[in-house]
Amino acid sequence: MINMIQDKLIKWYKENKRDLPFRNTDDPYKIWISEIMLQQTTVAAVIPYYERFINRFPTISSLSKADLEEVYKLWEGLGYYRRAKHIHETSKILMEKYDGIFPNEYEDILSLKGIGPYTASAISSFAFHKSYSAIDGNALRVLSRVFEIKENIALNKTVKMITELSNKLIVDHDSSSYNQGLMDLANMICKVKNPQCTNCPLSDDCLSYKHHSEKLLPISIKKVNHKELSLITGIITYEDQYLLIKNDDGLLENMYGLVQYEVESPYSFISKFEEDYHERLEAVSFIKDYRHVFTHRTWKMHVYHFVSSKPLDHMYTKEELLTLPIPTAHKKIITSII
DNA sequence: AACCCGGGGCG
DNA sequence: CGCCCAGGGTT
Repeated sequence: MINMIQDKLIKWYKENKRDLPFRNTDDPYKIWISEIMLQQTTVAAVIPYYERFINRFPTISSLSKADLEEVYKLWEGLGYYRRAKHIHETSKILMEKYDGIFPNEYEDILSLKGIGPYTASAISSFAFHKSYSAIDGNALRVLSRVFEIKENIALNKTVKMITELSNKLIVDHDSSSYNQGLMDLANMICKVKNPQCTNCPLSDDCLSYKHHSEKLLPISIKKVNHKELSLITGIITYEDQYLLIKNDDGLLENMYGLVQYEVESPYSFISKFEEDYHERLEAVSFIKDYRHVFTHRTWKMHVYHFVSSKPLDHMYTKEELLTLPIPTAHKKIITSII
């Protein structure tokens, strides 16, 4: 049966695939790192990070011996920093439990920290050529259009349903080309807006194209309550040193940042700071307002300069400070001011 | 099932 | 400004 959609997709992929650095390898380690970086992150954003990371840590063993702080620094600006923590922990487990050899069983791969159904399937198919459908946002879009699936793809049960459907298509086919074909088709042809259906190898089989519903699909309804916080953010100095605090938990865990409080004025900031650090600061000047948007939150940062009359713990010179992992929200303030 | 976790690019 | 991106973990 030559005209099944799997065959058309795979044929199209082999003729049109993107040349990406993490496609030039069968090394499950490199594929793993790339797949973690690619979680909710665009290919263009990942490429320079991937190159730097693999250059610095070419093997599981080298990564397992690294300081966590260095892994975070390589991740700086990429977001979702828990991913950096997970790969570092997982590299140690791979050394201890798997003798430094990446496991090839799906269930073993899935059990690793930071690896869910998508990533386990991607590694299983790309590195070990096993028949697991890697269902990401791309695959959901293409498949929901081809089969005109009108369910909400933000629901787990819909993803499961589409995974089972796709697993029936993938058996006895080149799973790596099938999975990556869905991604490249989604990226180049079956786009979120303005899908290029007239150039699509699957248009003859696509139910939503047939019914002119391709721009309505997929249905993705997620509730997001976005909070806006008004903050006083402090550049706190003593002579040539700057205060930077490591986050213990929650948002931006283990990243270093400026002290900031959800208060109305720099005077309230000074009171709060005195409660927390038992030091009295002096306000010097208002610097500038900054705005940073996260997925679930916006920080409106009113940046002030404060000085301490004595050196404090966790103070760094400009040179030291730039070696620490700092999230973009504060890094853009620091690099424009300091 | 709902919520949390970053940052950038695009229309 | 809203949406999405080679999602996963926790509650």
